[in-house]
Amino acid sequence: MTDSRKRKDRSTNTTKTYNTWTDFEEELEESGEFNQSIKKTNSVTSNNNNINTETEGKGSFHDFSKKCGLKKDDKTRPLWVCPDGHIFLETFSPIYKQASDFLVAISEPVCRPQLIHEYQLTPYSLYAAVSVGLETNDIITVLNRLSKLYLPKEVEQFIRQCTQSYGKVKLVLQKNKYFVESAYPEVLEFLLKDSTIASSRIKPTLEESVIDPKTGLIINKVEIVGAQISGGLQANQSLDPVLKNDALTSLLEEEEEDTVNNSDQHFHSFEINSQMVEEVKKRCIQLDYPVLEEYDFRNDTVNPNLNIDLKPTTMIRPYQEKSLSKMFGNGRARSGIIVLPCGAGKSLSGITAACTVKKSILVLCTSAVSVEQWKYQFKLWSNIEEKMISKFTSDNKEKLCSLAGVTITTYTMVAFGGRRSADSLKIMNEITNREWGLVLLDEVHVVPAAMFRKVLTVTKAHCKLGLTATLLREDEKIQDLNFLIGPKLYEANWLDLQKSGFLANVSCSEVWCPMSAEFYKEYLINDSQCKKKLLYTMNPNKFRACEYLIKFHEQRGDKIIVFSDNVYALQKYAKGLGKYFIYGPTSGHERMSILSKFQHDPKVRTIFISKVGDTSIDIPEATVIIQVSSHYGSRRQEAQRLGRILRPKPKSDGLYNAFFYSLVSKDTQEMYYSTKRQQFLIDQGYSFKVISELPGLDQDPTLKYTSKQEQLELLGQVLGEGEDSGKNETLEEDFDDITRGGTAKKQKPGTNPTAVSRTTGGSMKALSGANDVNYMEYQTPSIYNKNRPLKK
DNA sequence: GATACAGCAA
DNA sequence: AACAGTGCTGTATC
Repeated sequence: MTDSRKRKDRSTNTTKTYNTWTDFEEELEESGEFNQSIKKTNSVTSNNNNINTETEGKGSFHDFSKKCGLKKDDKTRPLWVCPDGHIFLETFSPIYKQASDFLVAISEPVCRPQLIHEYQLTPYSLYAAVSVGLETNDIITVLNRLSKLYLPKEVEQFIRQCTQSYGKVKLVLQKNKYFVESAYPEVLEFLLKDSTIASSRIKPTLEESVIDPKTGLIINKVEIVGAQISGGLQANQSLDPVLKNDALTSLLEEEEEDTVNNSDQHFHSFEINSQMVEEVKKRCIQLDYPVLEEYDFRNDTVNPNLNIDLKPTTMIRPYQEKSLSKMFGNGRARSGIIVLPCGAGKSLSGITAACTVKKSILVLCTSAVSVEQWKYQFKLWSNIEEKMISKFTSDNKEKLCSLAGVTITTYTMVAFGGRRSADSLKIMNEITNREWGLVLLDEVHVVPAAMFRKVLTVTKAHCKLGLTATLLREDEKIQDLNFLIGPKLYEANWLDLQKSGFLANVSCSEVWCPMSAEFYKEYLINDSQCKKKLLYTMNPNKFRACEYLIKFHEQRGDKIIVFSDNVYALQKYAKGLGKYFIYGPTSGHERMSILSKFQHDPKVRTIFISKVGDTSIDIPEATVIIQVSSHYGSRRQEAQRLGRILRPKPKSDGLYNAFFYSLVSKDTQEMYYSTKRQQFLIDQGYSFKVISELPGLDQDPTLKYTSKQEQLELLGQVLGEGEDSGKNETLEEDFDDITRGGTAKKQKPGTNPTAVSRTTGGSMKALSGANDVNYMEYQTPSIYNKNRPLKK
């Protein structure tokens, strides 16, 4: 009785976790603290009109600089910390690097353009901060030190609220036993009052353990030993650079007086049943003490070691080192997620982690192709013997290495629910029975959360490392990953990597292609979303813009990839221009042959690729990407595609060495989607140029679809395409062994009667390059409404 | 034994 | 909300 009431009190009062800042604000407001703190700091918050009424409020302008607590030496400090948890960083500050390292550790990057970066404190980001070893007071002190303003009271309170319980409890796997461990015995006692946790507990029997007679907990004296990460990582890098900055240490020293020094810390622990781990973890989250999982791999004598090291020639980049030092900061391996852009060497980071842990490694990928790539990368960067690596896919079921080894497989293979083939079952048993030192989860963001649960419960892993380029999904289920795998350990800033030459310098443009008059009319008239989509992707002006850009870049000697989500458009474009294309039905063999032609044959400068290019295809080097059509504002897809050209190129003239174009049909839904899609890249600091006119486009008569006749034919085909569902017929008929469009193979003119009937009418005289007046005319709702009944 | 393809699931 | 694309299995084919 008393227990449950106490628990309730805790969860509603002191240790409440907030999912959003608003939750926190609301609670403050209820408790009356909010208004008080507002009064005290007189700070500017977005949602509150108290400010106007509470302050003198006579004139329209107030100088808040004194009241909000601007420090005298604000010029030397890089941060603006707002009471709502948003933080703004001046990138031109001399201590920008340290400050941004610190902010990445404690908050979420929101938007990072050139001059001012915006970050936000969230409960989860603070959890991640604590889990990489920062302490509440460190965070507050350093933040205050870097801030131009005295730290708003509510920010300090928020940090304390969020960090006080996070990271205090750890789940440690030692000598094959699970221990719940904490430096705070009272927290363990609190947890043990929960019936589930209490029933999972195994009473200590070992004689060598030191037992506290009062609490019955095991006491460990822990000596801190530096992590030895192969490849030259040093343990002392584990501490955040900011904390080691001389200018800051003096400030820290005072504060650290009463905090326990790590080197002679006592840990208390109790053992739990390994079958109950999931249950205990779940209960701990509910009790607001999420457990931190760490693997003491260096003292693991139960699991056999794996003979693996980085090759001496393998060089790790500074940011890879930094991310790994977060992982191995205290000599143990922490679970979590590392965010690095494509082309920045994610797999090398993973392999380095594997070389540090030196136990059995399980790699999970999204496709069979990337299974192959991981194996290749392991052989490339490390000295592991080939026979120690086993692949496990539907058509490649290799037996696991008897003792320790590297196993590379796919998510679906492990999570597969249906009937398994005999040898698949056998290997699956080996996988489930083995204790994995490290599980590498590739492309962690694309896998559905449900699949993760399955994969993670099936495999017994001491440590999990998620790798991803973009930690975002449109369904906002990303929080699930945080709890299933671990906190985000590191996230790189793309522009910083670009400046240091680790990524190519990309020019991003959005090309606005006006709809041709006929296409736009049909677009407005048509009810079906499907057809609208087809109409704006097949806009002849877009086609011409695409051809124009291809010509332009081919002349420069660039390698060009054109993406189109719409397979109809893909084929039409590729065949019309006589280029190779790859899409779903293209067989693996053909893909290889096309890709290698693209790579080696100087005559093949351009290929067209459908959605398959987003995942699972290893696209060779390219310098130009043109997006013809892309559906739904998927920020992830946009980022992933940009990533295809991010591998650093030799800088020819110090200017751009890669180009990213999005072709957008003007005044259509596409405009909306493309804005959404770009958001992630904009947040990463990229800026998009809008190109509304391509020089010389209209003067080039060699481009396709220049004449009205051609455009009308195309329109007819497009309209016909949507209507007869016999899409497949046209596909098969044109589909030769080599997926190559014949040169300008035109549909016989006039075969489709709709072409004529739809477009007749004297008013339809505007053609490509029609001026804006025409669009305005068609856009007017009155015309739209007038035409609609006629159609019906 | 390799290959190709249909059917299913997520 | 729809769709393209994926991987796994079983069966048929040479």
